[in-house]
Amino acid sequence: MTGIDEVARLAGVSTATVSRALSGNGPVSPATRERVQSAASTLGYVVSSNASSLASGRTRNVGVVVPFLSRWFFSSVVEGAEAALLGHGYDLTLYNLSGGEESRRSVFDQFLLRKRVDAVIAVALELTDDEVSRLLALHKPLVGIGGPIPGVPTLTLDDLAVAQLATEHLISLGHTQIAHIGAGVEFDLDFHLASTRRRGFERAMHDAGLTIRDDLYQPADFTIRGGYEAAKQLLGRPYDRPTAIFAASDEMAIGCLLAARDLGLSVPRDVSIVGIDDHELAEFFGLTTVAQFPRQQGRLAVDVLMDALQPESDDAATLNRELPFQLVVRSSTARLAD
Amino acid sequence: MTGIDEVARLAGVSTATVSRALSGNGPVSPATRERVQSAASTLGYVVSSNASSLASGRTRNVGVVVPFLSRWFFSSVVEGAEAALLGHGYDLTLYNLSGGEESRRSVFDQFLLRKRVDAVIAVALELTDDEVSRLLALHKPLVGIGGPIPGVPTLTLDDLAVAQLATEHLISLGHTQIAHIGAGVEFDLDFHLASTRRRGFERAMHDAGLTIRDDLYQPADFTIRGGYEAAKQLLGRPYDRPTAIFAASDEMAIGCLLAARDLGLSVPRDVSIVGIDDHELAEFFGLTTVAQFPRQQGRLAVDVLMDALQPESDDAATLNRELPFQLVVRSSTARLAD
DNA sequence: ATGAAAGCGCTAACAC
DNA sequence: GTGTTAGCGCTTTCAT
Repeated sequence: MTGIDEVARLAGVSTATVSRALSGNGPVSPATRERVQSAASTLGYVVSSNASSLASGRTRNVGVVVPFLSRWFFSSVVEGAEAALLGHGYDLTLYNLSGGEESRRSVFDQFLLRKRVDAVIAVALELTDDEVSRLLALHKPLVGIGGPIPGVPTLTLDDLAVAQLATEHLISLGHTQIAHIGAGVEFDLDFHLASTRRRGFERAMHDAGLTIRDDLYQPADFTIRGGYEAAKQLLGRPYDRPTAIFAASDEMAIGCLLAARDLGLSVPRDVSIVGIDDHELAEFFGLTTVAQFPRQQGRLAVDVLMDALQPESDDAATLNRELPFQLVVRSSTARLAD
Repeated sequence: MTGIDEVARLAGVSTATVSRALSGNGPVSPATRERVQSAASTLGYVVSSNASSLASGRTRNVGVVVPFLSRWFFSSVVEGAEAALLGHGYDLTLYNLSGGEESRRSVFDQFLLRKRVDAVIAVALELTDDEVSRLLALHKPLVGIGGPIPGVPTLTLDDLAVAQLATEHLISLGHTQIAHIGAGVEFDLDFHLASTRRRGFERAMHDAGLTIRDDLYQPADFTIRGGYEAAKQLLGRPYDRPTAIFAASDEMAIGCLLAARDLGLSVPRDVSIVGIDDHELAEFFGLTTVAQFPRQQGRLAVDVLMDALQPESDDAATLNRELPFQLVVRSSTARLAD
């Protein structure tokens, strides 16, 4: 391993100057900077991040904590964050909490505290006050996606508005008998996402003067299979069948699509279906949905962190930010047939 | 931040002893170890990984390099690796190469060389000789998944055998008019996975004395949509329709399933379909497939690395290892109707 | 603008 | 089994 002193020798300067020239911190004349850079590249020199971190207190590494990885939403967020971090010269260390309570404790007790990361992005995680305060006590900026987390800047999707929008789309097409597939309490983690979306549905119905039929609500588990089974119950009944379904996620909505087909119903002629997410499969299935943009969410979280890592940043400058969403109308919804 | 010396003071020992007691390296009497541990935990002390790495030369961090993240296979591998690493007290730093050539260079030129990782797992990546030799020059163990990479221990799936097995399953059910959906050359990256699977298909057909009809080969792009469109071509023809399709991935096979339905064909009565992967959706769709086990592949790669990181390890001990695979028969395949 | 030198917090010889 | 001490390779005051 070539070290900083070899570069210094080759460039004919001190190690201090090499450090300044390469990091961009501190004044260096253009001429010497040039010499240092070429010396470094001819030697193939790359700073040792450990030594650098130890001396400077910065690691150029951020921890990203997710509850799952092999789900479209989370892996997309991570992908977006990774790309953004790479652009800033940062590494991304991944912590997956799907291992349960034990792994969660070990991540918080050991890993994040090892002075290994400069900041933390928590995706769809309800952190305890204790977890938050320990992170903040280390002066590590923390940003949440999917919050809100009290006392932490968070990027949040307005789930109420999203669900309302999806429902209003159906209402505007003339539907009145609208079913909703949400989640049972066991899936109502993640900041009550499911119950908030249900409230958005109910508000839209209420605002339009429509009655909410309890028999048109089905809980599921956010998977295609769950949506499929729920939709079978809704669409299989011999009378009073809903003419539209609002599913709280695209995966469940795709399950609905498949259930409708299996029941011999045509979408959107016999039933309109709308989801939330703009999942990677949504386009193929022609699913109308309210898009959220997980890759962008990852990038945005990085932007917020980079701001917070600037010394001159107002700590409170970036508080909760609303994430964008957008109705994407495809071929799974249509005007109610007369 | 409480440091090692505070722990030493509280425990009434030297910092060296604290280091030994906490790391488990070097002899410490049970009594002092006990005292040190309780001192550390009352102070909430956690070692600074940078200082530790700088002094010891080990980072307890491994880099995982993937070409994509938001695809089931890759995120599952990473998930498996992450869980295994956590168990060994290691962190996982993620490098996603989907940013193109530029990000690839920056990952190799800058990030991995910063002495930040002890080892590297490369998933489905054909590394250049240069990339390999630079990594090895740093004495960083490197293990590939999906190889082979010359000179690097690799976990490989025997794609030829896998494809052969899938095809033989169809043949054993009496099928003779078997179509294959593979990939065009533009998707034949990843160690010629697609063309190897095609050869496996052809070998099985040949061994059974069946003729390979060129008109029953369709290239696609490994997506559901691609499989759907390819299957439409195969199944839509008015005569000489294949009675079975072997798709080189489950996603394409699922596309076939959907195409068959849309054409009014019943699976498996009118057409049998088999894929490869055991994708998370395979069970829901009742897809017969040859399972590979990406989570386990991630874990296994970690095992290999942990071995290689032992000082006493034979460097060549673990050369290429074959990954397990298994035929999973569900409801998308059946005996050819008479 | 540049150099000298004091650490950053820990580990690993080496002594005892 | 335990303490002493010399670094690990940088960054950053503080001089100049």
